[in-house]
Amino acid sequence: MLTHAAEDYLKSIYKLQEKGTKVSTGILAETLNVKPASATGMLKKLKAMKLVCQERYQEITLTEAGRVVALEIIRHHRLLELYLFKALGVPWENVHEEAEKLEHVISEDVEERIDAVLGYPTADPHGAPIPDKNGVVAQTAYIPMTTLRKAQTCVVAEVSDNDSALLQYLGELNLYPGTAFRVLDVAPFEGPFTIDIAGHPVVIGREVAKHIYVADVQEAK
Amino acid sequence: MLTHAAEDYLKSIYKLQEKGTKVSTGILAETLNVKPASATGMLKKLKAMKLVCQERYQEITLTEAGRVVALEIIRHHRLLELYLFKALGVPWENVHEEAEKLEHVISEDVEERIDAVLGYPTADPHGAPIPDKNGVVAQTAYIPMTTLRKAQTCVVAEVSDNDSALLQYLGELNLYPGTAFRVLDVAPFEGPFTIDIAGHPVVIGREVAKHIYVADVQEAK
DNA sequence: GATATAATTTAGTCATGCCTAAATTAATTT
DNA sequence: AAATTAATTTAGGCATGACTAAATTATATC
Repeated sequence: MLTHAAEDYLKSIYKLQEKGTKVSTGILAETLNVKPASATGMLKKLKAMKLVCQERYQEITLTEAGRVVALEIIRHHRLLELYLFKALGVPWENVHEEAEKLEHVISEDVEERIDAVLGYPTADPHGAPIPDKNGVVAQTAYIPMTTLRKAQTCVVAEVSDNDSALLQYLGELNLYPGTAFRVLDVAPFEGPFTIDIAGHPVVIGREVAKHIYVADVQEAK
Repeated sequence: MLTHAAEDYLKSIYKLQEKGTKVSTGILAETLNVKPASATGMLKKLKAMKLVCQERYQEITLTEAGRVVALEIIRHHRLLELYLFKALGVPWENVHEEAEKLEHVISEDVEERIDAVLGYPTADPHGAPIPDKNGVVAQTAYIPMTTLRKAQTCVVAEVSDNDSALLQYLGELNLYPGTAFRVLDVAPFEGPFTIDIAGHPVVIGREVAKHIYVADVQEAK
């Protein structure tokens, strides 16, 4: 079995890769709050285990085996987040941190039971897709909120899950995945968005909008 | 914060102490599946942290602070066992092992939510009392099944939680805490018990009976 | 009381996984 | 092309928490 630390490395590599980032030792170290030298050490071990590929000083990628492990952990994480949110009522800005600890510890049996209780869900509370048991992830094509224009309507699809204060703020605005809104105005010079959520106008700064992804974009008539 | 290993040591010391066992390095090591020398090392650290008292070569006891930590972990463990059993349907012979991993990782917030969902329970699936948030444990006065005589009735109060095969067997017989039964016969020369559970006669060996504790003992009329 | 046995502790090792400091390699400037 | 800067790796260390082997202390037996 892998150590918790190794699992975290694989997960981070996968997530960076998915985001389109070219994965380097430095970026990985930064993501994991670890010094680059430490990352080099762990990468050496992961390479010896054939979970990671990397030519000296070159880009880091996962092997097929490494990808499977990464997706297993991500599946644990997202199922746990949703479970904590729905079954135990943990505020969504806290579920990430909780799941981070539980994901390494949960058995396959408990995971399957959680999956069943939740009705085999496909997305976590932040809208991120939950990989299935075989490591297949549904491909999503969500649009950054920052690309929206005046008078468009849409539905929140996904939000970044790593900033707890931001999530709390979005929760207060009811900007959960599934919430529909309409763009009332976009201020010029990269200015803020004014949107209508359930009849209430709200101003959303650019920095916040960057962390929101939407779907079902339509021109309001 | 304490390490998982330290928490396990404190928990084991408490449980051995509770069972009336004089806690020695050797017994503790055996309980934790560790060599005595390793236990000595950890005890040294726990003593430095003022969580454990021990004169060189003498009996091991917990300080008040150590007792608080031990009870906190035991509370986590027992609440988790019950939650896994009731909310997720994990077979009772598996909940111990699962809880063993989760108990070190669960937050106070999640624990409180679990407690609330379960309706502030007082015993785990094996009948062991759940300490309250302040570390107060309800005192129980259960009787070993081995002391029962012919024609007595009683209710299962508690069973040992550390032998998964035994638990599975007891589960098949429906000998969960709360189940009532009547002693039909006790074979001589330390022989087995024949009991009536819900109208069905069942023979229970001495070795099994040792792991069962009962309450509400009455002479059947 | 001396001796054998059992329990405990000390000393030294090992694997993880982090760290810092120094060396090396790659990428950018001039 | 040479030099500067940035990224990466190597080398050596530290804390945990386990181990074995040897030394010490306690207990039981003769």
